[in-house]
Amino acid sequence: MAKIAAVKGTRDFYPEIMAVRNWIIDGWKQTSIRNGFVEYDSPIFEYLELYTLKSGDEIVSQLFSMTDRGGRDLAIRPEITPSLARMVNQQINTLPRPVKWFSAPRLCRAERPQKGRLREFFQWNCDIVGSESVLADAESIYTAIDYLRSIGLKSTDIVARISSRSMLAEILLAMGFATEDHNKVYSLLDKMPKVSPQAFAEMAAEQITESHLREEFMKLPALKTLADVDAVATSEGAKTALAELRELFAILDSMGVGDYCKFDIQIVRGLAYYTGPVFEIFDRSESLRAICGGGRYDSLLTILGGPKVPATGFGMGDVVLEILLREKGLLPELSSTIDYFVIDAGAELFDRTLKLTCDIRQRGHSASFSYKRQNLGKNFKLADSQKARFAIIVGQETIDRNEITIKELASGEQRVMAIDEFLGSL
RNA sequence: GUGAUAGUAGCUCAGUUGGCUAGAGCACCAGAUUGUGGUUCUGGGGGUCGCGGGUUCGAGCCCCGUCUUUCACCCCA
Repeated sequence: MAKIAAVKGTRDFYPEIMAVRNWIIDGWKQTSIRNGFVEYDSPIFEYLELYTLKSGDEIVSQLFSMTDRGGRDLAIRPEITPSLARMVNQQINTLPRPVKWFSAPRLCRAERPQKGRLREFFQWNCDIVGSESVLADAESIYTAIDYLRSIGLKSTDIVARISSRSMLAEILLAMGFATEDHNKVYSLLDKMPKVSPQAFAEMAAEQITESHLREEFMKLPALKTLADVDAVATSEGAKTALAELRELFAILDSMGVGDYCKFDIQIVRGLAYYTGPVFEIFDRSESLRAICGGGRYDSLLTILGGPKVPATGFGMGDVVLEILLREKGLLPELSSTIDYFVIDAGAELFDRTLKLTCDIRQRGHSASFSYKRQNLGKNFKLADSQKARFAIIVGQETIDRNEITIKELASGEQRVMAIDEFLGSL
């Protein structure tokens, strides 16, 4: 038999790692619920077309696709937003708005694995559909920060960099950039933090051939605050978008997470479908890729032939998050334990041991016992290795009086107790 | 898709210019121990040195290929 390893870019979740995964996902769920989101899920595979409609045919090389026996082209979901759009679209006229839905799906992408990026991972998604209010954007960003704050990340550890796709577009128009050239500018801005100033200038020179436009473009990185933006927001549209972004920051401030938020014109979120405020959350040391990203996407349903419905939301993957928490020492001790380990002092007492174990389990506490006949010392070792809180000894002298000995393993203290009294206390 | 990096026991790693039957610590199993655990002592199992080919009298070590890891680029929903 050949040894078969785990597939490239996947992880085996041994119990210790599984505990971490559950802890992360439980935190996501609790945060979602306390912020008013309800959970949904979708199939793990969809028609391939659901993804090509949104992202074009290039996406096919970046996802796992297959043809089923009926000749259907399918793909394992690389993201859940298209599924969300499909589900919302199907019930668009009956769902009370705003729809506030969350999910923590398992996703697969056929990319080269590297730090913070695997081929299979979990991603928390929160989306608010049916509201164009900036309050929805604020609540989306707040929810992401709420979770990160709740697990111990301070505003000195992480930062939400926020900008607005619509504001940037309006500014570019005011500067003289035609709409079809905007994507080029977005790409350049996105690259800027990764390259040297000289390399950046060269890239800009290559991409933007008209010198007056290039001159305008080079003003963008200097816009560090919204006050700076004021000077270039000359058009009516730009002023409106700027006012919206100001409002967003004011709301986040009122919600108590202003320290975590910073305007950053470089945040453009790739070339995706974003139409309004956009944000990404990074660790302050900037040694990792983004922990979280999201924004407003008001046109997604139209891709599926649905009506134009406003929407905003974010996604947060488990991979980068776990790396950061490990670096910061914020992962809790999550050793699995059992409540009681029941030990008998002889084979003739085993029936009572078995019954007692099951009585404890019936009352909702975890209990275990040894499969092997062995002396007390071995049994205690076993209890210890299973991280039992208490050992219970079923001994001949005590059992005759319907009593058992209960020992707390951490302190070593033990006492004799009537079985009925013990079970009654559970 | 491009470029680098590494791969020896479950884990972390030694392994001499190529030379006896490939080692250590931890972990695991058992015994010391027939009414009390964590420490200790003794013993044991576990390896096609990632895989395939080549060079050589001889390869864990050198060469080629391949798979996987890690990192960066591309991309990033």
